[in-house]
Amino acid sequence: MTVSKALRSHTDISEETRTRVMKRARELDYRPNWIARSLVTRRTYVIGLVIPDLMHSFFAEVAKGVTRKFEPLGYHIIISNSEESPEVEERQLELLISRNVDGLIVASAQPNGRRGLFATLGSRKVPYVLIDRMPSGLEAHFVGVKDEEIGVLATEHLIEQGCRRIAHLRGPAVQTGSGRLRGYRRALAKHRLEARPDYVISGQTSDSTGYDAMRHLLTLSPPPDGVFCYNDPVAAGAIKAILESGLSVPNDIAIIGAGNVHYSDLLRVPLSTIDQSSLAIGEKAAELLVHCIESKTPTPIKRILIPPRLVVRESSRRK
Amino acid sequence: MTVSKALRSHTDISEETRTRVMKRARELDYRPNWIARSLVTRRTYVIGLVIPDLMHSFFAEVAKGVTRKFEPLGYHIIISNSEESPEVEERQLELLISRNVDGLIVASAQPNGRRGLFATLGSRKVPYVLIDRMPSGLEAHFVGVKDEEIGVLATEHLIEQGCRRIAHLRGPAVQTGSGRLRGYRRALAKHRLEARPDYVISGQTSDSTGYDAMRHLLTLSPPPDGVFCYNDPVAAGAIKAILESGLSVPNDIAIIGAGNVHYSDLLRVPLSTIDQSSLAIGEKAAELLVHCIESKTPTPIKRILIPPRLVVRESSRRK
DNA sequence: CTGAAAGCGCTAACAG
DNA sequence: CTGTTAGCGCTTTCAG
Repeated sequence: MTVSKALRSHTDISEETRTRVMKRARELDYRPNWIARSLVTRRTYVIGLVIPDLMHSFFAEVAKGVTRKFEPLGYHIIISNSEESPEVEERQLELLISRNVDGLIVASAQPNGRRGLFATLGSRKVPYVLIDRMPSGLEAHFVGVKDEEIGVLATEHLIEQGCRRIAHLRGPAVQTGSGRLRGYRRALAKHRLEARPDYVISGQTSDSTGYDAMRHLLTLSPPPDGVFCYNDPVAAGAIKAILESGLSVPNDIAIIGAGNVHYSDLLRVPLSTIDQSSLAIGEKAAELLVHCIESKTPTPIKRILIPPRLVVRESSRRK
Repeated sequence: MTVSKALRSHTDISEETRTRVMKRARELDYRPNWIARSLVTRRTYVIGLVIPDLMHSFFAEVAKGVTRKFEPLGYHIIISNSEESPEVEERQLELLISRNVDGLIVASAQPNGRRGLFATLGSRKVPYVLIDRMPSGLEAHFVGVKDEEIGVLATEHLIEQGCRRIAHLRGPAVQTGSGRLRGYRRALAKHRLEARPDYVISGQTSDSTGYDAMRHLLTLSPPPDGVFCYNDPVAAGAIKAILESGLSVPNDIAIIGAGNVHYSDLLRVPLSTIDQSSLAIGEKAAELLVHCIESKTPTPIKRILIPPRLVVRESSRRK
């Protein structure tokens, strides 16, 4: 009816009718019912964001970036926690899709090569953008950082600082984990340093696991004199373990993390890290997704790679 | 129709029809349309959560608690950031309500005495639970901690540690801020210590503002020998300022925060704090809200107060 | 520029 | 236990 058009300020409504409708609407404190509207327009203005862990500042920052772009456009964000589990992630995606979200942004916990994610995502035709972790050999929109470059940057920095026995607390079996490991190995190889297998410990994501893994490294002989950690929380845990054992950071063992989370500067020893522009990742992913959703023609696959940036603080500064 | 009932495993459907329907549904890869369902049932299974800042770990933990309770029940959470601004908060609430959320959990940024929130909330009849900040003299469900007790606990602890010139970096002009300030004053009065007005600095919420405020305190003569900070990020910033000035924490100045955020233990100086059971706040609020939503009869106003708990770490341990 | 007709996909209420 | 009727609140299409 006329009212419906007037309220949405359609063009083919006379100015007079429009103001009259508006006035009466205000009087009645009328609110359009979004649900009913969605039913017919097939748009919900809801975006699903699936991340491994909201408590990790890196993802909280990404979420903030996403929100910042989407809210002014009238979208709301539903954040789902996959807890770094592929199964949970698939279930979350299912749920989100059955809610008719307009689009999805996901930092996938699918291990390399696993395809559950795309079986789920591909069959429906919900637009989506992957962030942070780029599943190998998949054609999908992506926004993130070249992980191998992160690994190289961090490891070469430690080498420059004079470290010769460099260990790596690596992350989970996803792209970010394996990419950073590859970079670490490449840097060691390039500088003809030994890559001791027992210097690489798998599966760290949090400060508590970082702490445990570092305690293990300290029992090796010789212990490492530099450690590249998968992310900042892991690095924070590692620092705690080292200090407790009476050694010094960075003089006995230099530490570098990745992510440049907000509180890195306030840690026990201010943490050197590789900045990944978390906010920007969220914002760019949001922009890309908006484009996918709102443009009529399908958007050609786009991969946005943000260059990593070395941030040197006290935890690795030896000279 | 029969199918609809069968899918929702209504009671009055024969076992045989049910399985037949289910089978065919699977064959067709049928998914119910939640939007259409919502339109008729008037339930969206969406909860709005409005908090001042997702990046603050305290609220991230609360959000986790909320999510943990709601997800198994089939609800999704939309998190909105009010950026500690009453106006933004009101707008967010409006939006959430017009989306027909089934309920709301809000850590309100409304200053004491301001009523915009309830003008908004009260007129519609969306059930809601307030958390963390209890607006004075309002009849509403609430889950949080007695702020005055936090102030007393923190301040008395500093006094016990031998501090005599105790400052307070206070928070924003909401219940949490003024309550903690009251507790601080009460503790000082009880121990007959002077409450110097210039020892109280207003409006801190983040590490950067905490840093700035602490730098100012350091210019006073005499500077304080103990500081009770509104929350942990503020305390972290304060510690940074003190160490930079060449003084020691806790020996020159003891510090205590509030919130017991996850990384407090990893800070420059492990931070003493008042634990507020952030996860529990989220969970209890969620439980209460579920009850409001699902019970037929209106739930009598309930206030759940979780006792604060002193956590002593290095930043305040003087003996 | 205005309005009548039809239907989005589902469920509540009731009749067979 | 099954199926019919009606309608949730909105928008799209098309005729006045």
